Amino acid sequence: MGTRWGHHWVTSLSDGAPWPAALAGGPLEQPDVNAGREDLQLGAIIHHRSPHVSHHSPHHGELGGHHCQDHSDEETPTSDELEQFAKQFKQRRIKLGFTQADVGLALGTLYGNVFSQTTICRFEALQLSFKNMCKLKPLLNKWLEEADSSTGSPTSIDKIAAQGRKRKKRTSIEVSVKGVLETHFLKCPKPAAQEISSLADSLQLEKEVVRVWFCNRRQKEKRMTPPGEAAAARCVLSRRENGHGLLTPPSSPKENKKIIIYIYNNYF
DNA sequence: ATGCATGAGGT
DNA sequence: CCTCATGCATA
Repeated sequence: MGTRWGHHWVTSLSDGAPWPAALAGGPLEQPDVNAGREDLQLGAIIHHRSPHVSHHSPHHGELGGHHCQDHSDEETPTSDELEQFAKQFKQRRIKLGFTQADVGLALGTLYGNVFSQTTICRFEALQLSFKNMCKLKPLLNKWLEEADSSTGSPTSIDKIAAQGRKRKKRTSIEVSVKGVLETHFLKCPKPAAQEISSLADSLQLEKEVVRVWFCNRRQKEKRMTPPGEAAAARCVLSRRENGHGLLTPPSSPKENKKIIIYIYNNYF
């Protein structure tokens, strides 16, 4: 059956809990020192990104009818500011009695851009890319003002109809298999097409599934609060192998600091 | 809250 | 094929 996404192919099995730490089991979490002068010498070893990126999304908008950036505080926020905002946002959102889904829907009636519960959740948890966080912050900030100012005006709107595209049944990858994938990722985050093929073959998974797994894994690494342990482990690994210990992919802003501290405290 | 997926835009 | 923003479906 060389068909598209029929019905079967549901690699179901246990998936539940997130795979148990592949390497060490260090809980990371640093008492988050005052984000300030942690740029010790190590900062020179690892590519550090300053909070001064003022890029504009290539397109998108339609938020009000006008164009050209202008008024409103449009200064690129720092990682810390975003973190602070996210926390505050969640706190207020809950006090106002709204769910993440409510907010997502409200943004739709408010600006025409509807968002899912997932996105709001990820924003609050800082699980989006730095750039993505910056883009959403203004919208959520606006909603927040709108929310607690207009006391009790549940502007109910209708939700947009669903689409028709049939979605492939979510593949459930066994925990042990995930462990294998993770191990490969640590060695090579970006395997070539052929490597993916053989890997998929040995794991008895569709090539496409493996390819997507790596894509998603890479994205995860670029979030504001990425899996630190893995990143740290990779750094230490490469240090042992080629004596450099450089973080392969350019990590997100605040991530570096945490990883540096983590590595510094646990491996040197 | 998160895992796997889709699609648009780039190389 | 990749990255990125996003979300359905599910744990």
